[in-house]
Parts: sequence; structure tokens; C-alpha cells
Amino acid sequence: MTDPLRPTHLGTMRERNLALVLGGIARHQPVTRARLAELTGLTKTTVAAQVTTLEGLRLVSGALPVRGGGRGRPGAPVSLAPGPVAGLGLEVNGHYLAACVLDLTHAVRLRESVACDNGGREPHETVAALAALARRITDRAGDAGITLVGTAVALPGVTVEDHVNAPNLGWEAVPASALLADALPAQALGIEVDNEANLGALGELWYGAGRGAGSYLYLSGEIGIGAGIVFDGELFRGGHGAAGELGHVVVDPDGPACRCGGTGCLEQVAGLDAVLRAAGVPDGTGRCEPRLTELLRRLDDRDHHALEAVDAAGRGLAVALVGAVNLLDPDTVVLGGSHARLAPWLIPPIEKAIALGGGKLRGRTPVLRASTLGAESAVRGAAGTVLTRILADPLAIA
Amino acid sequence: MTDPLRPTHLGTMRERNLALVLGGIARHQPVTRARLAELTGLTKTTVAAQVTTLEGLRLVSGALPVRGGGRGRPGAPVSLAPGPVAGLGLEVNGHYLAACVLDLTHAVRLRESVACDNGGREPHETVAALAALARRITDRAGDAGITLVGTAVALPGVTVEDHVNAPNLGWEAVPASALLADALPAQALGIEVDNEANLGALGELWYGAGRGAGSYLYLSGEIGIGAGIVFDGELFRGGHGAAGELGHVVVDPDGPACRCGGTGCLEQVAGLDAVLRAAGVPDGTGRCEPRLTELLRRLDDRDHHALEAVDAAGRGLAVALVGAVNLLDPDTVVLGGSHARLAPWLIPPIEKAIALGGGKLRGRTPVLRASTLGAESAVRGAAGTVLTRILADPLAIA
DNA sequence: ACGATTAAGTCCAATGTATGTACTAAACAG
DNA sequence: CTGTTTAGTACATACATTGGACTTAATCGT
Repeated sequence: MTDPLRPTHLGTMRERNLALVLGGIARHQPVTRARLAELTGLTKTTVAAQVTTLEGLRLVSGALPVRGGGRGRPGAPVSLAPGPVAGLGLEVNGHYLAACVLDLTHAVRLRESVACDNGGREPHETVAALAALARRITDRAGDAGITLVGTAVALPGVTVEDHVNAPNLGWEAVPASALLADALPAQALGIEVDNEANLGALGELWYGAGRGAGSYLYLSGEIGIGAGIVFDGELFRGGHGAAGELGHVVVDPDGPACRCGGTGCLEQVAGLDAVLRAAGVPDGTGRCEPRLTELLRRLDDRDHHALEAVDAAGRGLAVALVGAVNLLDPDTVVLGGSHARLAPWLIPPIEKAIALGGGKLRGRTPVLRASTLGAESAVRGAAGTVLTRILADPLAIA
Repeated sequence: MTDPLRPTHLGTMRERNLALVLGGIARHQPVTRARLAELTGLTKTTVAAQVTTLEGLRLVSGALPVRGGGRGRPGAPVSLAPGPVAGLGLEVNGHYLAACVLDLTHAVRLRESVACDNGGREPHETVAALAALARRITDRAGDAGITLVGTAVALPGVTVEDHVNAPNLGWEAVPASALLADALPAQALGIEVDNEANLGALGELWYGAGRGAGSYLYLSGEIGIGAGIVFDGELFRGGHGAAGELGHVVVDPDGPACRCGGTGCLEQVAGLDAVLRAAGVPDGTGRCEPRLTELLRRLDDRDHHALEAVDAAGRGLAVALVGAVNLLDPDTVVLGGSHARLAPWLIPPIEKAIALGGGKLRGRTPVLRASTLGAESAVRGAAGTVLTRILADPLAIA
């Protein structure tokens, strides 16, 4: 083990307090310097100095003075600057590419997505298409006077030693970071790559159904099933960054064999492919989206096979989630991906199972919700991580 | 959400660097000031000042100079002071009470335990017995010139709003912290209460089978089955401090009903009571220990019922652990409690199941080991948490 | 054996951040 | 208009780390 701690010197102290003040502004804007001093525990003098620095970085700007507040001199509140500084989120998925620009106030400034089949082509083609999308977005950002200060890319795969394995894209040990650094336009600075389930979890936590949850579990259900685990606002990545493989939890020891080598994995029971097959929805073009729509139509029509298939998926998810809930004790569980759209049929049986299994011993059971951002959670989460990066270390953008 | 961050002022900086230097000494003792400066990134001047402070706190002391090292002036190495400062760990369990004193070098200075049936008596009686044990230990510590600077107590239960629920002790909403603060001798300062599985996990991580693991899972198997989850050296407590209820993971959806309300919980298959019952070991006096010994004897004799019962337990544990491993991706899994003694029969089937289920996709599978501290892991862990408290904030002991 | 060299530890002025007090500015209450 | 209250600013002060000069103590080369 190396020494994990770093020395604290004068500059470190300043950085930390700068981030503290910026965080205070972010959470309480518009806010006066005096109130910030109370909130942060720093003195008025210090806060004023830090705010001046932040204004120089164009991260905060003066808001309209609030008149008629109370007795003394009215404060001159400051807020996060909605204008110049923003983060770029990108996403590669099996069926589409997406981009999204969030400014410091977490407002979506720009967004764009392209439907295309990324599973059927070479990594460099996909990366080139993403780069084209990114160029369009960065050009639009430039026109709008927005300065992008960081980029995060969501991929449906796991990074192992700088190489990405993404089965649904057909990627094996692809040096994604290097490819992206070459292909993306120069305005896309500080590129970071992360798992789509992880970033989706954060997107849903910050902007969607997970808002306000202290600890929560996000279930990203597509063909495979992944989970994003958030604890105290931070992602739990596990020992090797591969936590959250909920898809291969055993839900039925006597169930069907899985490509992972086990038997009765959740994916074989509640993965989208498995559900569609069990419901008897025909293969069609091979694209999932229309098949999912067809499944939803049949569910609305109370088709017996469809209902039975979704019910079985619900039972499987319930077993897996009871295990996960007992192990992790989250506040909130959010169903994302395709499973968000099946939520009306999935949530009741799962809630019942969680209430029965172990919840009784612990007092409270987690709230179960469907994703509210739909397909957008991962891009939003990606752009959001850039913002938290800025909030944590404001000087890094200079 | 409140503002989680605190302001950093000059004193904070000093505290952090003091802890940094102390940590450097702890990990590299004996070590010279010059080497510490390299390790910490601080200057020689600062390190020297901090070391002087630490000597004043009696936390470090000069070691023997190493002669014949290299060219220039030989350094005057310092080490953690083995003498004065130490932490006290206490444990209440169904069948015994235990105490243990660790000095800063993590050496066991004193230890003592008492067998007694704590499940069959009132909380205040158990606390009084623990206090008597603690008094003996603190007296011995005083005689040996040891100053105790903190206390941690391991209980087989969960703390909910300052009240402890411990089914195996028959405790329901017992205000344990308050009782202990009253009953324990004055030398037992800064009393903290934590779950036995959590502290056992830390004990095993620091001093036992988990040493060197970055992320790991500790399974505390007695009548119930709990888990301690450690990630980057820190306990994962979950949303409400009740993470790790592995005992109620569903391992067989068609299995027997459990007192938690669910069906097919791990505890019903692999809990000690369940195994003993399945193996046909008679109830005897009701105490577990002799029954476990009897079970081990039968296993050695290749008794058919015993082997079958333990094998079933292994299969159940395998299902639960495959789930936990997929979700958490730990380096190492340690079997503790009674299950450590059954490990020779349990580990092979579990390892096979983990290798099959999901491990294939991820490349590496965690190492599976039996606890090496046996019944002592929780007390050791308790005393150890006191030490880490000191290392993290050396000034707090003054 | 003696000086040159190398490295550890200490002394002290310099740097830079937060603090505290005093001061100015701007609103409201009477 | 005057007194009161609160926001923000100016400036001297306190204090932890820094960096360079200095002292101390060992080995190496001759």
C-alpha cells in the first residue's frame, strides 16, 4: 500500500475553502457573503476573498439584490454563473449516441442524440461518429458563448487497465480513452470514461428519481442487468471497479444456464431478451426498441403470455433485490433502462417481496421508483460528474 | 442535506499533517525524519516539529540509531511508542465476554475473557459483568503503566437511534451506550458501540485472514449470519448502518419460512442452528459450543448426515456469496465465527460456485479464507478501531 | 590519520492564508 | 433627520509551512 494521504499546505487549505465556498453557493444560491460565512464557518473576510477569486474564474456572478429583506444594509447575493462554464456529457450505447451540455446551475444548455447501430460496427467507426456528434455540440457551445471545461463519456462496459470490455458493443479490450482523446474535438477537455450504469445511477440520483436519497441502488436493465450503487453521494465501485454485476446473482439455483457459466442468473430470467422471448414477442429486425413497444402493447391488452413473462421477471428481480437490499440497506431503489417502462408491472411484486424478506427485521424498507430520465440518465450523469469535478476543485479549470 | 464540509483553517492543516506524519511512522517504523519528509511530502522542518509534538503526546519515541547505513550522518529514527498509550476493546457475545488492550504498535498487551450465558439474563446484569471484566483489565493496565485513551464495544446487534437490538442477547431497544457509560470504569474513555460483525471484519482485516485486502467481505456465521463489508480500509455501513444482513438473502425461493417473514433465507439453510439440526446433532444443554464440537467430530468420522448438512450449507452460502461477490467485487472473502471451523468443508463448494457464477466475466475471483483469529476477531477489531481513531486524530487524546 | 563528502537535523527569516477589529456603506425605524 | 442594524471592506496580526543557511555526525578517498 502506498501512502494514501497527501500533505496539506497553505495552498491546499485555500483550495479546500474555495471549494467549500463554491459548494455553499451551489446549494444556497442566491446567497450573500455574510450568509456564506455562517454556512461555511469561515469569516466574512475570507469568504469575500474567495468569492472574488470565483468571480475571476467566471464560476459565480452577482445576482439581483433582494430589496426589503430586513433591517440593515441589504446583501449583494451571488449565484453560480449560468453563462460561461459548462460540462460535456457523451454516451455510447447499443442503439444510439448522445451528447448533453450542463451549465453550473445544472441546467441543460444543449442536447443532441443520434440513433445508430453501434453493436454492428468497429470501435473506431463508433468513436468517429461520436466525435462528429461532439464536434456539432462543441461548435454550438462556442456559438452560444459556453466554455466547456470537462468531458465524461458513458460506455456500456467495464474498464480494465485502460481497456474497455463492452459486450453489447462488441468491444474487447478497446483502448477507449486513447481513441477518444485522439478523435474528440479539442474543446472536449479532460476526458473521463465510466460505466453507463454508474453514470446513469448518478444522473438519476442528481436529476431524476433518486433525488434526495442518501444511499441508493440504481438498476440498469437492458439485455444485461447492471447496478449502480451510491452511498453518501459517492459511487461504490467495488474492489476492481466492477461492482454492481447484479445480472449474475443466482435467483433460481435450478434455472437455465447462463453465458457466465452459472445457472439461474437474474439476466436469464429478467433481462430484456429473456422477457421478450418468454412473452413470445417475435424477433423482428433484431432491434429491441420496437419489440419492447410491442411487449408494452400486449401488456396493456392483458396478453396472458406477456403478463406471465413480466411477472416471472418481477419475481426474479425481487429475489435479487431482496439480497441487495439486505446487503446494502439503501434508502431508494430506482429501476432504469428498459425496466423503467415495465415498472408498473414490476414494482408491486418486488415491493411485496422486499417488505417480506428482511425488511421486517430492519424497520424500514427502501422506496422503489421508476427512472424519470429514461434513456437520458447516463448522459446527464456524465455531464453532471464534470460539474461535481469543478465544484470539488474550482482551480483545476484554469 | 446539511453542508457536510468543514472549513479548513490553520489549525486544521496542522492536525491533518500531524496525523499524516503519525501515519507515516506507523507504516514505516522505525523511520528517520528525513525519510518521513520524503514519504509525506512535507519538509524536514515541518516533520521535525510534528515529531516533537507527537513525542510530547507520548505517541512516538526515539528508536535505536541504525549504524553503518550509508554515507552521511545517520538518522535518529522514531517509532510508535509501545508503552503508554493503548486502546481498549470489549465484546459481549451470547456465550462469553471478552476484553483486549492493544498498544499503538498493534501488539496485544492484555487480554481476558469470561464464559457466561448472556442470552439468559437481563441487559443490566450483562453490562455489570462486562464492567467487572473491564475494571480488572483497566486495573492491570494501570499497574503496567498503560494509559487507555479510548474504548470500543462489540455487540451482536444493530444500533437504531442510540438503542441496540440484539436478538441473540434478548436485547430490545436497550440504551447500551448510556448503560455502558455509567457502568464502565472511568479509565474507559470515549466509549463507542458497534456491531460485532463489523468489528470482527476489521479485526480480521487488520490482524487476521484479511490482511492486505483492499476490499473484502467478512462473513460472521453463528446462529444468524451477518457480513462486514470493507472497502478501501473503511467499513461500508449502508444507508442506515444496517448493511450486511446476508442471513436473509434468499437462496432457495421454495425453501422454508424464516422468522423475518421471507422464505428460503440463507440463515434457514446455513445458520449454525439449521446445520446442527439438519446434521441430527441433539440439542443437549442448548449451548452451541459442545454441539459444534460434536458436529466436527462427526464430520471427521465422515458421518453421512453431517456431511450432507454441511454440504447443503455450503451450497446455500455459495448462492448468497456469488450474489454478494457480483454486487461488491471484493478481493477477499473471509469466513468467520463458527463457520471458520467448518471452513474445510465449506470452502471448496463455495469456491467452485463463485468461479462458475460471474467470475468468468470479470477475470478474477476473490480469495476465500477461514478466519485466523477465531472468536477473538471482534475484540481485536474493537481495540483496533480505537487505534485508528488515534492515528486519524492524535490531538484528540490530550 | 586527516580532510572531503554526504546526509540528518536545526535555526530563522520569508511566504501566504485565515482571523479579528475597525471602518465604511446602505437600508429601515422612529 | 437620527439612531440602529446589517453587509461588505481594509489592514494589521497570528500562525503553519517553506526554503535556505547552518550544525552535526557519519563514511570515503588519499
